Amino acid sequence: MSIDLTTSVSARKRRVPQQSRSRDRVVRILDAAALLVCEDGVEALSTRSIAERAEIPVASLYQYFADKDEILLALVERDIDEMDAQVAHDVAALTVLSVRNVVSATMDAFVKIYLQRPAFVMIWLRGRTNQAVKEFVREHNQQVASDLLTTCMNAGLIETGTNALVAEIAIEMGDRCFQLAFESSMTGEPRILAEAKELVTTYLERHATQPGLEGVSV
Amino acid sequence: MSIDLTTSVSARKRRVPQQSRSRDRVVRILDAAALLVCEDGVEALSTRSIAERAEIPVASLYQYFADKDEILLALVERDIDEMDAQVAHDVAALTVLSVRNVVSATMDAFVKIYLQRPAFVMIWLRGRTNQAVKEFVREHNQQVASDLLTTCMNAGLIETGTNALVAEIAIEMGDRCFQLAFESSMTGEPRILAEAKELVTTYLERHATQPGLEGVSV
Amino acid sequence: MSIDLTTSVSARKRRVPQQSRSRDRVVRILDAAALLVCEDGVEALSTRSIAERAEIPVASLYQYFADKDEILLALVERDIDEMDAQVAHDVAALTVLSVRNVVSATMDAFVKIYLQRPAFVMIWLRGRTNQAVKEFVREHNQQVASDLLTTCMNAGLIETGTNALVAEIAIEMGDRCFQLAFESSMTGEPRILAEAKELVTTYLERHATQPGLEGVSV
Amino acid sequence: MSIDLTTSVSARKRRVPQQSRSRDRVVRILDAAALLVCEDGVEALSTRSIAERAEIPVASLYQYFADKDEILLALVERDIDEMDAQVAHDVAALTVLSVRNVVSATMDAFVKIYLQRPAFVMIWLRGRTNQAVKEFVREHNQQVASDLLTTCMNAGLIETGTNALVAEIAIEMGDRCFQLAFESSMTGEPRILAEAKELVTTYLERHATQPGLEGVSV
DNA sequence: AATGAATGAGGATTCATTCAT
DNA sequence: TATGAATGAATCCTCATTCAT
Repeated sequence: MSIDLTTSVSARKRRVPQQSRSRDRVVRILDAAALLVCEDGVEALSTRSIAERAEIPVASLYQYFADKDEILLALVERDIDEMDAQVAHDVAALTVLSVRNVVSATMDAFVKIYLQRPAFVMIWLRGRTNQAVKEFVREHNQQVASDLLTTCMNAGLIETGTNALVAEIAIEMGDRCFQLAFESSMTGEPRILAEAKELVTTYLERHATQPGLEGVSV
Repeated sequence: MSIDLTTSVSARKRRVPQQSRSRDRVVRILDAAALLVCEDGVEALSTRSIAERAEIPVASLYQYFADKDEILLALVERDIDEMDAQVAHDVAALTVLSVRNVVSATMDAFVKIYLQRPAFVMIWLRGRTNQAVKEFVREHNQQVASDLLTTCMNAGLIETGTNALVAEIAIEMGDRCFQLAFESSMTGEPRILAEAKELVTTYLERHATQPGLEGVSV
Repeated sequence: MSIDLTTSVSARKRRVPQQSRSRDRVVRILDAAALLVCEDGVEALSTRSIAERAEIPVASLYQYFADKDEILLALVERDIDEMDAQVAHDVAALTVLSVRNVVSATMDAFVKIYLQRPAFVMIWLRGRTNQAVKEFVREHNQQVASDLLTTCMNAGLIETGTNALVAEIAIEMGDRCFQLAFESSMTGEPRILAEAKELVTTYLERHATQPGLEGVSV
Repeated sequence: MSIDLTTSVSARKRRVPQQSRSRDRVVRILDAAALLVCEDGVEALSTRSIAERAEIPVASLYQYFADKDEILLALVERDIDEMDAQVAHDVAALTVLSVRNVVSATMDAFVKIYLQRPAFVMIWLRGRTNQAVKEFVREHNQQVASDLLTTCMNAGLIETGTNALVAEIAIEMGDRCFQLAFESSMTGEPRILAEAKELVTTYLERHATQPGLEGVSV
């Protein structure tokens, strides 16, 4: 997980001026980019507009990022780290483990972050223009799928030997449902979100063990 | 369904020179655009590049299309019309109707077209940048969903009163699976395609009637 | 004075179909141009927009006019002919001749036409873009100046031997006042119009004879 | 009055390279634009032609000016500032104040600048196409009118309470005379210039006080 | 006489990136 | 490290005019 660069944290300490300065600016850039994405969409993002919003010279962007794409990528990365933490936390907090519960907790965690991070919704769910972002997302989805599968297998919820592809498809389906749900509303269409859980759960339960279906107290 | 403007067809008759000329050029433009999209992605499409490829002046593009977006849209439309025809044909050819069979026939029809039309894969499955295309796709998906639902209900495969949303989600899930399947391979990853059918079928069968599950001869 | 091509007149007779057809179209073109000029200004005039408005093909414009400029010119010419007629009529109708009266009648005649022909106001008073129009206007102004001077001299209102330049300047001043008066209002700012008459009259009266100042019954 | 950016001045000092460089280029752009306007008229002005003449890339124009109109505007502004200074200086230098003298000094000052700045003649007097320039000119004329009136009233040359419109019309008439005088000759037709003074003076003297007519030593 | 089709030339503006300082 | 300035390359699109038919 990458260094946390949220505004609040970066402001905490001022001991190492050089680094702090740099950190501040990176945060400023990312925040500016996030804002712009929310306002005008991913495509409207330009180095100039980011620089203006962040109140730093355009040329200075290139001190911290190799090119424009990297900014978008960093933005996504920052939010994804948060999301991963949320998922880990919420799944760990479950008292009864079942395929349904794990799926539900995971998807709820995703939604929580979406609600907190509108820029993320814009980039991730609405406009996946950028190739770098696309690849990053795909990779991350695979990671989440793998984690989910491991968790479920370790807990004996899913049959060992279940193909990794199944988990991947499950994640991708969840992802697409989110896309649908957030297409029209920034808060996510509830009926679609409900169906999404059902769909993913049903799909995964084809490979569930008996405990995976019924639930196990932990 | 709009006038067929595929290369092959336009070459058939040469009786009316005026019209043929115009048609040829439209086809040339669309073919050029298709090629470019396949080579460099949707974003690389520019009026200049299309014109160069089609070997006509840029200004002439505007004889046939109001603006750039219209070209992309026409490209998509051309392929979608073909796809719709394929779906209609293949579903009509079924001798045993069941949710599974209708889903299977529909998805196979989609795949057939994807294989014939790589540009379509690039635009439709890989890069949905363009707003006009996006809306067109979304609308078309809803149309397909509605058709599918109607077909199934009329044939008594799915319970009357099933929410339209269910069909829409089913279609979107199929669509996303196609995206996944064609992400890495232009011929579609077979395992993913197989899982896709399973997933969509399973999801829809939650609303199936007994005949819908077991099949009805026609 | 050129052939009258106003709508009403051209519609009167239909005996010579070929010519009528041609006349109709010329009128249609000029009317279309006039409309467009009123709506969007002289600069917005384009062959395409004229053709669209006149509901004839763009290429057909070139049957009647050598190029775009000629259309504008013809438009101006049409209105100017009307204006000349008005001036001639109104000055001839005066029962008491004096410099002041002649100036007043002339300027009133101009205003009458301006009110009837908004396109004329747009081209002549607001945007003198076109070189051809500019020259035409300048020439016409000189003609009007010459006519005015001749009239006044013949009637003994102005000293013989008065330089033609004086009349020209007087006309140009009137013209500029009209520009000012019609800048903000399509009906002409009354206060400016009043001052204009005073200004031109005063200026010309420097060369007036006693009868020219006091008036002569006719 | 804005910073003086005439070629001569910018070349004076070379101490601050950065600024000088930028100034040079702005001057180069304005000079190029001035030349082009003189050669081909205001309408022939294009970003491309300016850039070519100034021997800088088109894109660089946008470093100094927001858009094309701003260039024309800056050009006019540069000359107007000079003209205002000239007027202020020459009127202040009068030893005998009268309406006639003030008018004469003002008009002479205008002519001086016209002679020095042919581009100004082209834009200001010959082709007032551009909306921005038009408005700028109109506003400036009003300012000059207001200044003139104030000067005359303060000096007791014109009756207090004289309508501002009178001064405005006077200025516009002078302006139009200049247009006439410079239409055919870049040095101004002397006879027209002489008549212009007479005309404006006569018009204004209608509102003059006794001292305004006779002159006051200062 | 009439015109659909075609187009060369040009329009203004934006952009991501580099580089000298 | 920081940045003002600079720019090559590209963007989409419009226009007046011509010409084959």
